[in-house]
Amino acid sequence: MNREQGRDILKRLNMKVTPKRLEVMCCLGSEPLYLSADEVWHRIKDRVDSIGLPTVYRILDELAEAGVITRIFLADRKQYYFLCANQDHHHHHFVCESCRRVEDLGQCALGEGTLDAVQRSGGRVTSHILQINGVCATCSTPRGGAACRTK
Amino acid sequence: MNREQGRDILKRLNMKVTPKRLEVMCCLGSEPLYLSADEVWHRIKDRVDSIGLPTVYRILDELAEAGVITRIFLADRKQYYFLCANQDHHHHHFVCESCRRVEDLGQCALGEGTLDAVQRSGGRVTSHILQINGVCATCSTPRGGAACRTK
DNA sequence: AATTAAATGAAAATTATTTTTATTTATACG
DNA sequence: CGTATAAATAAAAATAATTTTCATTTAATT
Repeated sequence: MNREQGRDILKRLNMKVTPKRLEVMCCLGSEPLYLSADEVWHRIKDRVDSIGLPTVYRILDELAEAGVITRIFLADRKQYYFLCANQDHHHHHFVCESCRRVEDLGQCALGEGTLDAVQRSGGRVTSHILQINGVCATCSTPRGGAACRTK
Repeated sequence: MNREQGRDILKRLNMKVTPKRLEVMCCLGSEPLYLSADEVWHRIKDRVDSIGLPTVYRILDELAEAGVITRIFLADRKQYYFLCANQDHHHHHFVCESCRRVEDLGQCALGEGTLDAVQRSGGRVTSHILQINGVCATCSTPRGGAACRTK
């Protein structure tokens, strides 16, 4: 994700194209890893002639609401974010618990019938979360694991 | 969920059968709603000759780890818990954003190929999250909505 | 009944997140 | 290209969620 792409995304969403937003997007988009708001902040606060943590929170929240970035849910009660390079079609992700890497799952793996069933019953579906957790191929390999694992 | 059932579940997990754990389980199991740790605490703190909030957190966490209760993920960055009456087979839930009601989805709606695909690539799947959000049939009905909605 | 590992209480600490208000800035428009 | 204005951000402080610590109690075992 470069500034050009970030700019296009913000334009499409009718959001102002600000240096801070671009910086947050480029930060998240530079690697296929999930990060917390705090981690994003630490990585960019010295560029962009400094940015406040509350601003990072706001930007992440807006982008997540808009569907540009994906919230990653872990048991640690913190919120993480991931900016997927593939913004084209609806799909979900595999999340490596060891190295934080996020991989695309080809297409939305929700069985056809599922959303229909809810709707037939009279309810309305507004969104869904599908996240596969595990250990990626690299981390599963004894050698590769050590190289890939960050912490 | 009554104390008898709670007791059986704890026994099966090799966890001590304590009054506080039973109280937390009965509280969550009394209605098909998701609750926060704080909400569970408020509902039971005057029974059980008082219980501390940290204890509620601990119990909820243990039970979630053990798979007895389900974490409900919302955008508000808080953690919610749901104890499903149906402990028999693996399935997922529909969550009403309006009344907090949680409904079972028949069977795990994950397309067969999804988990396989990750495993074929050399990765290992340890868990998955599948949660459908929306507005339930009752809340979707103008009349019913008012009656069902709590806040 | 005694033993012991596990569970809990209570208080304090930590961490994540949000709010507020004043200031700045991107964009639209003349 | 300047100007107006709504939107975005800073900075500090506040809030709320969650965790830690350590002393005490209790469930389960013998």
